[in-house]
Amino acid sequence: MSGKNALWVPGTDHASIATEAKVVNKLKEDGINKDDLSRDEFLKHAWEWTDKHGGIILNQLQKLGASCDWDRTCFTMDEVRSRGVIKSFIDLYDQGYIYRGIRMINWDTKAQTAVSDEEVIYKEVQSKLYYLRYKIEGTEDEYVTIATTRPETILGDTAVCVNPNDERFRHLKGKRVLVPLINRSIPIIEDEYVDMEFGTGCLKITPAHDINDYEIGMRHNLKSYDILNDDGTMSEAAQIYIGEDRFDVRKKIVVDLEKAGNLVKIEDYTNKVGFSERTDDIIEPKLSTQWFLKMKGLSKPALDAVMNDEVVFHPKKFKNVYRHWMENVKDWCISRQLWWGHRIPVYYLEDGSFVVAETAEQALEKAKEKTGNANLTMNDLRQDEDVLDTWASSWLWPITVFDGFEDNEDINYYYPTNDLVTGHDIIFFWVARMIIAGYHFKGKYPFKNVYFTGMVRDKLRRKMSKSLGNSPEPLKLIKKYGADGVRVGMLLCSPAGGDLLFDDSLPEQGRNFANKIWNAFRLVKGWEVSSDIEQPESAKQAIMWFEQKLNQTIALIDDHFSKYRISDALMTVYTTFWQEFSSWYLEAVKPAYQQPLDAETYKATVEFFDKLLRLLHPFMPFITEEIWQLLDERKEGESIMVSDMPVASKTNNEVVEQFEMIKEVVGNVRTIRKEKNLPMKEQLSLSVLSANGDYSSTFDAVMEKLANLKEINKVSGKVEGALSFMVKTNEYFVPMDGLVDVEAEIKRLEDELKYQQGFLKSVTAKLSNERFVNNAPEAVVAKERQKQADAEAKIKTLQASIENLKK
RNA sequence: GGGCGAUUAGCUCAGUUGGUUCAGAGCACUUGGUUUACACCCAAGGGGUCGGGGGUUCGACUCCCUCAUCGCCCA
Repeated sequence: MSGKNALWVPGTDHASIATEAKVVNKLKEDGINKDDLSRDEFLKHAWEWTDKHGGIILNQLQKLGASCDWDRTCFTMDEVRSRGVIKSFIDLYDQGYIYRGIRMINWDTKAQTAVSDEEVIYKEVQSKLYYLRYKIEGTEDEYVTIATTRPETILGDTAVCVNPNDERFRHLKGKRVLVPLINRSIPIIEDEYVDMEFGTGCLKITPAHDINDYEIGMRHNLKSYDILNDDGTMSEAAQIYIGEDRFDVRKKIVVDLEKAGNLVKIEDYTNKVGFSERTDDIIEPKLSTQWFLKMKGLSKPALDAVMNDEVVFHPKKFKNVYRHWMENVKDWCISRQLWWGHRIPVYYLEDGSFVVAETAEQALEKAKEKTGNANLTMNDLRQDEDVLDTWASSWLWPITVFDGFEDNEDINYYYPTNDLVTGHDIIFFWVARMIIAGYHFKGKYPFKNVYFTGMVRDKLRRKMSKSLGNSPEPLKLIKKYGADGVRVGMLLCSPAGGDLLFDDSLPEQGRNFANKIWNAFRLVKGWEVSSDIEQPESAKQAIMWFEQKLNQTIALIDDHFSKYRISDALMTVYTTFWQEFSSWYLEAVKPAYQQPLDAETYKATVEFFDKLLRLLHPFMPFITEEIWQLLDERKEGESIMVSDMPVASKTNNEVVEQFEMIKEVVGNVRTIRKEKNLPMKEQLSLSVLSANGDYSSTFDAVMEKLANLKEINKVSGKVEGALSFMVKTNEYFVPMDGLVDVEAEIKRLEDELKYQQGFLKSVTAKLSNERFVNNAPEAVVAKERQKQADAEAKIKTLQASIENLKK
């Protein structure tokens, strides 16, 4: 509508862990065990599942009227995107950013895969702190006591650690203790990591199952026993309870420890435990061989770009969150022990060495080259069984949607893109990594702006979740309130980066607005138009005003859009349509019952309506198109979608301000009607007393119509037996034929006088403050002087009126 | 434990570089309304010491400090 080549590429990712888990479950229901399937057979099921469910979100977007280029719909696992992922892997490997190594990773025992740090959700849980005593080797009954929340892990202990500054344990230096139940002899070591205040001040060290213990183990050259199998049962290394589940063992071992005399006490304890984002399994820190991406150097340009606003965050407050993460970024574990995903393009030889290549054929070539053995065959190569983290494909999105690892017109034209719209919950998962990838692979940011939408929550501020069942079903909402209603309702109260507490009243408000637009259309379309009648003065004036009001609105909307204040832009057009257009303008031009409307006014009204529809179209695509087509003759194929967005011309502010006064006068007259029980139908007279004789009658005709006046008299003195009110410095009188309650009127005027006097006092105080007059900008001072003059005039008028009434 | 952010009307939130007696919007509420576009409506209204305290300034919802409460992120 603004003449830009606007492209919104729709697409979905393959959500590897979540999808694989769903497919495994579904297979289980069908009596099929994943392990009994070949990789290819399993993938067939996964594709079937994806075909069935992957389109749901796109369908919802379509129903919502999202203006995407649907022909370009992408999927992270489709051919083009996959090619890009593999290429990027090879590129990063060749440049030394990707490495394979044994590291402490987060292990999901349900999905039986590693997950990244970002996929671990820490939750507070009520647990127990177990105090256990370890016998000191070579003594009869000397012990040290440690505290742990995970007693089963003692089977993997390889040391007990105390703080070297801890006087209490001086005597233990160089001694050894025995691990309860299995009587393994382990050393007592010293490390400043130990918090002397916590527990007993003695810490058991299990390098294989805790990240901190792992680091201490590295520092002290400790052995490490991995006592857990991948499925969370105890391994042979545990020596006892082999094959039993970790949580069953926790219960059992406490009983056994008590029997053996090693249990000192149990305390209630609240601690944070990591859960898998996808399976909700309790994450096990585990030593494992995985693929990693070095992040530090790679992320530097991306950090700088956001900090210096080369990439602009809306709202800005997320810059800090971003910086904090980027400055502490750790290497990214990108391998997953799954089948659903991009298989890692690494091919191993018999001897464990490997080559990295796009295809098996290329791998074979590389392998021959590497080994100097020309007789190698495919059978000598074994591709890595693992796949890549889903985000390792999503992070390339701004590039791969344009097939950007190949040179082509699209990527050159569209990259870098303008705006990313997303939720702040994936600022690390996605946003940060896309920026990193953009700079690395394209040498330039992937998008200029990041707009963080509001996050929809329920009324209790809880996130929408399937398990809570608190998420409204989009298609149902659309059915009930209309797509436009849902869009408007949600967007009206959804500032960037804030929370949006969902309630049915939201889409309801949107629906009501759509209804209002429709009714306004019915009114306009229902008028009988006659070119024989003359245009009433009131209509002429209303048109003159609304033209300027609309100009002002357009300028304001433009300003909001330029600042990414989407809700404000919508609210502006919302109130303009409802308040200004429907309640003021249409009422002002509306002909009397069953009377025709003059052609000129009709034409202007349709033009205004047309412009308003176009301003509304980005927010309400369906109703605006429908009405736009019916509002006027349209050519074949014409659509509001590609009509011109109205452009603001210079606003005559004086006209707008004058009309605001008219509104105030009309409002005052209506109040008088209500207070005095004067029916709307009864015509009233209005007299105006202008303090300095500069009363403008520009909008008198409109005023007469809207307040239902039979006349407006300019007077030069107070009107007796009338109710009065002031707007700016003008005084207005509505004659009452003796209906005036003098006492009440005096009281009202005195209240007003009191207020004005207080006001004048504050303004005068300000103006008599030399420092204010000297320091404040001239415009501010001038304004204050104007206020002072107005207040003085008003006070004079009020005093005179009161005197008059008291006579 | 570390960091970030919030606290404005009954509710959800604006308040755009400190400057109208400025405290605003929507919803909700009250009152009145069968004016044939709309009761999913119209009109009029009530309602907030801008979390507490202190400071800077001629001037603070806005800047600084502090306390309280809440939320989020990270360990």
